[in-house]
Amino acid sequence: MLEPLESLSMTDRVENILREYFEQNAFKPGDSLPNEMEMAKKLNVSRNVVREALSRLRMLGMIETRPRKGMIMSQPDLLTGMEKVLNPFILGTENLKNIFELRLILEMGIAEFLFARKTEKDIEELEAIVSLQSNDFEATKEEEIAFHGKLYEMTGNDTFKRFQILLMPVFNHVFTDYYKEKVHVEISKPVTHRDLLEVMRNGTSFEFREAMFKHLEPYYATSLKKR
Amino acid sequence: MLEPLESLSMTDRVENILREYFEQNAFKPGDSLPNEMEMAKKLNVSRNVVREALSRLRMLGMIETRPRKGMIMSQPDLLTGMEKVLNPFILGTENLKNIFELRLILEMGIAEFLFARKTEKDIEELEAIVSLQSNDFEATKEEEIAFHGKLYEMTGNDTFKRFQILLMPVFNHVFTDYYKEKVHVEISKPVTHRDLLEVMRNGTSFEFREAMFKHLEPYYATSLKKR
DNA sequence: TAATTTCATTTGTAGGACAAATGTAATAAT
DNA sequence: ATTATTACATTTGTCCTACAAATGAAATTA
Repeated sequence: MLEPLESLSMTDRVENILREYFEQNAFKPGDSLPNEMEMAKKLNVSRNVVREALSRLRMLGMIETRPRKGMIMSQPDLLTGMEKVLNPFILGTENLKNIFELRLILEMGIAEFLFARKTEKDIEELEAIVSLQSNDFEATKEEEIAFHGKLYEMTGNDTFKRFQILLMPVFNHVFTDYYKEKVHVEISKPVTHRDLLEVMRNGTSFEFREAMFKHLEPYYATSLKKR
Repeated sequence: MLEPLESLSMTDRVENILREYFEQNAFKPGDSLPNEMEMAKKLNVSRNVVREALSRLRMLGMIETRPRKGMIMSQPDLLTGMEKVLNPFILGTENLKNIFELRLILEMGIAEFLFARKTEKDIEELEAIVSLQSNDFEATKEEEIAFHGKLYEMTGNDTFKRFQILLMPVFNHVFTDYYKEKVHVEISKPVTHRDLLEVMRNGTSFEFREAMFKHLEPYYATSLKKR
């Protein structure tokens, strides 16, 4: 098999060189960077090429630039790069399936943090959310988002929370697709939001994990049957 | 509080416009795009601006361009954007902590997929990995990677697998930091890799989840104590 | 010493130029 | 008439020049 030889453009190469440069020299947020012309001279490329590379890094939030002042390192956000790409039309089916599963994995993994960080106020808020549901056995999409969203919040992990919220549209997209295919899918949930809340009040993280699994079981069935 | 009003550059705006344009018109991988000059004309900006925006999308893998032929939509990779930003020096402590926890969450969430998709061959490979360990109670970093890496592989979810592997260096970075701070941290693992393997052979996914939690407990302790 | 003005610097944007590659159209050869 | 060769038009990648706007610093004035 012939290797897909990589013919990187100058811009690609400069982008890589800059990222390496920042890493090697342990650049930290706030550190100021050399100006564009200097970079172009040093690298022996045009300012255009340097600017295209910098533009990429700027998009990712790695650098910031106050016009006519200079460029400084900045704190990138882990997820912006991902966010921009989350478009169900261009993401492949394989990717979509993977994301669907990824979300199930995440939901199952948070029990410990929930129990370690839950407060009385959190429980009360959950109670309010659950009380608003008209039907215990079938939550609307909004109610699902409210309940599970609150759980993400309770983990106290902002990255996780944003991550989950980003994934949600994709999750719904995939699930709706599956749902359409089948004539009749069994979405009866043996464990309801109220049940989960009850376990959170009086149970253990162990019990909560099992309850959450039962709550998500229809989705798991959907996903695991698919391969 | 005054809002940090957003003064977007032309490039930023064109980037957003293009992404919206692709989404609104349901562009799919393979679809060919108008050329740079046409875009510039339509948007009434210079080719430079268009090129900077396109360069960003190209980096994310949303578009591809075969020189002198034209540009086409392409299948972006969910994680490339994230990968480029994963630099412990510029990621803030808060981000690093969050990633550390995220990895714990992921490890706890995979049990169901493991049990649904494990094969005899997988078990054998795990057995081989565990057998190579010199000390059951304290795995080296390489042994940890081999064992857990095999688990990620067994989930059959490539995105998840890559995600975990991306997160690993950060995980180690954070844990090493914590470790240095404490005079003596108790890293005795009551549940070893061999124990996990045993549960995978003869146990249930329920039991596996609990075993995994005990296996990861020292890390959880590290993380939960920190807030 | 304080207030104002001027200046130099640096990014953002525009626009022109040209090489290289590639598919296509036009031409030549059998 | 069909095939092979050649020329051409198109489009991206790269370089270059130019200039406005903003900003901090320097210089000037009050």
